[in-house]
Amino acid sequence: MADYDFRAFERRWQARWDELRLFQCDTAGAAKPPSYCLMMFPYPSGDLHVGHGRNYLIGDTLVRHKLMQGYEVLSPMGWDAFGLPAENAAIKRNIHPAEWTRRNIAAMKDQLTRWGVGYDWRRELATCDPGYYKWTQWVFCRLFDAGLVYRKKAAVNWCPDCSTVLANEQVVDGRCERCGHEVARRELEQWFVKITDYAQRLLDDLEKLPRWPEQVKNIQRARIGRSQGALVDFTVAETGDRVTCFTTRPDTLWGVTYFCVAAEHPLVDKALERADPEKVAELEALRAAVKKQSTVEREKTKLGAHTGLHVVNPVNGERVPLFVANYVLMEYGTGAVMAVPAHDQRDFEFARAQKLPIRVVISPPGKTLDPAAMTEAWAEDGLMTASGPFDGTPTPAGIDKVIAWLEEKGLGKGTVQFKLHDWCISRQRYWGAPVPIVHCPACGPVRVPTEQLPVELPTLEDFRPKGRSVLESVDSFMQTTCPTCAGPARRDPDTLDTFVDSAWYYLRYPNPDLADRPFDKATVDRWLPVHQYVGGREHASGHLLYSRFIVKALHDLGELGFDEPFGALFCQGMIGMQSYRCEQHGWVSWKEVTEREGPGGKKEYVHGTCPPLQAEYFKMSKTRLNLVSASDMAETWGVDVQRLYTMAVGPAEQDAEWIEQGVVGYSKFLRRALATVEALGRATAGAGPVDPGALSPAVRDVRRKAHETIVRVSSGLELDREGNFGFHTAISAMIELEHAFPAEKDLGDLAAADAAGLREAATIFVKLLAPFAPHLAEELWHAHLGGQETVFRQAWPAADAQALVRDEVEIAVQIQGKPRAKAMVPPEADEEALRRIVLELPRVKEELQGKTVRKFIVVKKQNVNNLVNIVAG
RNA sequence: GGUCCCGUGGCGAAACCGGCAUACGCGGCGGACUUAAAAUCUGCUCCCGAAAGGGUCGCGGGUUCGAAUCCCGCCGGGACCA
Repeated sequence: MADYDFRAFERRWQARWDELRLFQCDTAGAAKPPSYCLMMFPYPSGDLHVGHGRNYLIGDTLVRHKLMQGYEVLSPMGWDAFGLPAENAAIKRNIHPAEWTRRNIAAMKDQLTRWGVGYDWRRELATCDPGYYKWTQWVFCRLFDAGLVYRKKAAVNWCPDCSTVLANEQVVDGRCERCGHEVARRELEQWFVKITDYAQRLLDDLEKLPRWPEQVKNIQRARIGRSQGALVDFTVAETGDRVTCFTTRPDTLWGVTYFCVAAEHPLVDKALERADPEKVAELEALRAAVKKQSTVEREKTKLGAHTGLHVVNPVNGERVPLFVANYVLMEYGTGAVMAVPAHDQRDFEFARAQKLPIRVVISPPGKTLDPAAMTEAWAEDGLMTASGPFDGTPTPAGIDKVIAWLEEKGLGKGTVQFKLHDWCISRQRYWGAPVPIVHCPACGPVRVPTEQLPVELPTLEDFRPKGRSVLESVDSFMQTTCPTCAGPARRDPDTLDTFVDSAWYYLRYPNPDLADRPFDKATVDRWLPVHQYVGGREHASGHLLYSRFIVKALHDLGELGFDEPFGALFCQGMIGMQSYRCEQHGWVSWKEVTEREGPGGKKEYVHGTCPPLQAEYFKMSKTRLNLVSASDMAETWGVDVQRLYTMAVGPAEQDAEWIEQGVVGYSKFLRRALATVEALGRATAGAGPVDPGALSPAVRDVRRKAHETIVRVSSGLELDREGNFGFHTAISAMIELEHAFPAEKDLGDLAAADAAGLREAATIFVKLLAPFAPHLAEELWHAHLGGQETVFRQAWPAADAQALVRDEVEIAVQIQGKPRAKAMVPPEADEEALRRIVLELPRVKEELQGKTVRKFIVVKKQNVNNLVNIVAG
């Protein structure tokens, strides 16, 4: 028996695939149908562990399958190489981000190659390459020219200690993640993209994406946050100013007992002008406190103060107090809300805290609410009450009626609001694409002409943040001339959000070498929408939404013929592993932990002489020491075993736990596969074509199993109704097929017909295995089945309907729905025939003693008898 | 708090659109080869029962000839929004 000597053949086949240019795509070729299979490009962070493998291995399996199906496959890879982590890591290690990124890319590329993952590397791109970000800047300019980009003041998280702007995820409990200093909010002029113009389409077009996971679409729906309601005009009693609020429940207008504005609302300034010193101090203090709070905190705590002003409710002329409240956000709606504590939970809590009155205007069915006794708001349906002309109107109808009434009286109007904000794309950091704008004292902000792009990022020795934007202190960069009037001007000191880089990269891969355009319309129209996109669920509301927006905007500008980037999306679950914590040593590597039975038969984990460890499942991470190195895996087991285990560890869309022991089963399987195919190959050498009629029953069974396996593996490689793949069940099916092959000792003297049947089955097995364990399959194909060139240019096997037919099938016999017996019957026997067989079974006769058969139900599965149920009484 | 998703052996999990629950793998137990081993081969492994047989898909109800699957309620877990 041959050894499973993976070291001997892995590199050899990888080199051969390279020679054959297996993964090089001819995007202009029209001979084969196109298939664009894309994995989300990674941030180049350096070392890869087996948890990272899932994304690439799923993609590679799909790519190899598509190749065998005869598609012209586009499988590119690149690097999302700009961004904070590179900058921070570079500062920490005192190395330039460009250099750090370059090294990481080299390491990751090497690792991917060792995994046997195939890409058309001629199309590789890195977002930090000027040849790429030139076109990122071009995208910005197109949006700018189209009036989709504007400038406004917006708050950023500012760490006074680090003198830098922090991203939201760098703020933990209101403090800087690095130094722990309290984070301040600072107002800066920044660039925004009008993604809100597209909110409705981004929402509606989700319907056009049946091959996206429902969960991801739900996240996008929530992020877009469409709500229908009304804008209602109130008047400030003391000043006569009009103040408009947005409400989803205009039917509760008669229950307004106070009114709130956001701390940043201009009315607060008006109030300050009129307030006495004590009030001014109170309001200023509140404003300062609210300013420091994050959005989440503002929702949780209920801070507020009376402004001293009042507003008049347009529906009944009532004067109610005007408050400043932290739970009202300036960014949402109009920054002003009418408060109906009886029917809105947040208003209710605020009213209780501020001892404000509560008035019931919606009566729950069959109940009367007593404001004094209420413990929470009644936000559900009911009948309108104490609401003037609308008393007795039921809830959903009341909303529309009140809107119509408000419009008629000129007091307000129906409207739609979105939670989605415009997209802030300015970053005050170094490691990003410069915003291609020149600020001219005479002409204002002018975008850089296309022929002057890229605006190159200067190479800096010291790129640590030390004030506002990093680039602002670089005179050689900042000083320029105005493209319009040629007068002296200054560049925009900010860099673009990395989400801009990644929002269009998939348009570059089909035509990576174009020098005068980012992409060629005809080419991308042919290759996109991407046929299968694969990546992490964490990008559901960021990257995926921005990409959809960019494609729609470019479509509307005539640059693209399609308006959704990704036709099918699959989000793989993360791989985690048990991690261990020791009271004395902190996190302990799983390699140093042994398992034993503790008191009460419970498992205990021990590390040296320390007390038993805490064990908990986490996603793989360096800090928790629960990662499995990809190179260790490859050394010990071989790459194909790692690939197979990764694909088999559980349903690909779910998170899975890496259990080192679990690898064994798949290693055994591949070793058996090698031995089996070797033996079959030798015993069937020289066999001719299959004559199905001449096969022995045993070989016919094996052949049928092989064809059944084609069906099972093929369907595992396609998205099912729920939008999931079935890689793990496909692998189970292949293991079953391997078990079905005859043992080597029974291959002694095969009849010629049986040899042909077995050779066909073995060939099917190797082809089905190829996308999952490509190195071994290629080895088997060449060394034991006499294959030429590469197995990946062989046609994917098709199941022969004739081979699937059985002479007899086992059916279950139920009595009153309970399984009671089994019977062998012809697969397509009719009810009469089945009655004859089934009613004669001893067990059935016994059960039916003294009863008459009332119903005889025959169940077929794919036209084959599967079960009968006898109802008797 | 709201919305959505999920609960199946000791474990990861199968079960196609309402039709034989537990495929495949791990772990466990037994056997073989071996001086010895195991990351080898092989048999058994949901529960009760000696067996015949009976029971079982978080818990309780319902619909149906028939429910892991559909509906209602409860308990437990997760995701997203707040």
